[in-house]
Amino acid sequence: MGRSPCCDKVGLKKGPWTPEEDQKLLAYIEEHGHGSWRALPAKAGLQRCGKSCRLRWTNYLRPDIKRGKFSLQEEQTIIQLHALLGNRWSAIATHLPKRTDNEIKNYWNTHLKKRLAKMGIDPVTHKSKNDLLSNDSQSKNAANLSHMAQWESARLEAEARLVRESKHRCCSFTASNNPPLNGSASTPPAQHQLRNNHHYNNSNVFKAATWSITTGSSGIWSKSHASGFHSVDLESPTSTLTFSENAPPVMAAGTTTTTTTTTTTTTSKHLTNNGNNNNNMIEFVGSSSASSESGIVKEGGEQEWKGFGGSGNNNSVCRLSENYEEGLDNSLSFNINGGGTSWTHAHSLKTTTTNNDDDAIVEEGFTSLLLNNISKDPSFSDGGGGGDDDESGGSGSGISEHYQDNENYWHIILNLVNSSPSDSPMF
DNA sequence: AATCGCCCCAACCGCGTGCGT
DNA sequence: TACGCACGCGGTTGGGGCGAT
Repeated sequence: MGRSPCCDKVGLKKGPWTPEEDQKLLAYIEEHGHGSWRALPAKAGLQRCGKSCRLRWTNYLRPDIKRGKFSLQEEQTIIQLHALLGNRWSAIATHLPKRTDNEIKNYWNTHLKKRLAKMGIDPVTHKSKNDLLSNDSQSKNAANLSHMAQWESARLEAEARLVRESKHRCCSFTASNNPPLNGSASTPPAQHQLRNNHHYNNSNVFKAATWSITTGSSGIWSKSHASGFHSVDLESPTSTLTFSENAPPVMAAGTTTTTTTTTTTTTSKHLTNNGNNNNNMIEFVGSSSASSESGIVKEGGEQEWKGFGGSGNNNSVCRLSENYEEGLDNSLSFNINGGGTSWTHAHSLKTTTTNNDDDAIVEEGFTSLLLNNISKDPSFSDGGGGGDDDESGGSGSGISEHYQDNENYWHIILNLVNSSPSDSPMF
């Protein structure tokens, strides 16, 4: 499967874009949408390769890009997400609306990484250089964090895909209707579409939020597309997460044993759904064996996957409430036991609408989720059993230690960020 | 005012992957 | 199944800006 050159390099311009070129590109996309990037330069009268055009558009010309200094909130978000996801800039960018992955990457490399280093924190591991992993608690903490990162990573993958698909749909719509890109009546495509797509309860776009969870042992993240709805399979050393990109971008979790959810104090306003108040509960009961069955989907008021792994497999349970209505309880719960690792993750978000600051929605949402999950949720465990597991009760002190480690870790980061202005010597 | 060196960021490059044929 | 195309992603680069000397 060879890779062809992105374009014929002969006669094509490289380097900085001129205002005239920008204008040509803008005008063309405004009128026709970008369509095929490869074909765009010729149609737009540009002596550039399609790749260059795409980069110029996505990183600079797109109308829904915020430029300028990063806010403290944005810095926090980047640091936290980087701790979880590493250099997965596109995934990180999904939580920083109006910021491009390139911009975030540059900001990290030129600012944040240096600040962390100055603070004595390894910007790669996000751990204090004086506090190396040397005992069990920290090892477990790292494993804990890693496991959570895998889940968050999977979710972010889905979100990224959602955004991309939304953009695609919106561009198609835009191309057919030719609304002005910069006009006041025009909403930036990705943002606009993403928000509207959250009204998926009764929409044809979001027909089904499908999740399946299995555990595997490959240790490789993988993605695949199923026919019909795109699905994403993400494998981790201990688990594989499969879900439709039509799944809601943000989930909140409740316990699996009781669907009781805890209202957090977060002000995040994810999923400002104006759709109907359908309360579709999705429950997944999947195999956690190394096999990769993805289960069976039942749609309707109750949706259920049942994996059919070998006997004796531990079950994974995932419930996803589709109740993405303003002010309603949005909950996802999952309980995974398998491969020597089991944990229960419970959380809930209440959505509120106090203003239209959608930037804050996404920026604060994950942060709140993260902090609440790690620091406040006593059921989050990597060593004990799930909610029903009797193991969980017997290892209280160790688990508490892990929670404390996580809590301390993140609060240290946040406190440092919060206490140090961006231009301070410390930060 | 001229030169130097560092910093920043827009743009490039190469790779991985999905999809169509 | 194999192959090629198109696109997205992450790492890297190079040139402009700017402060120090």
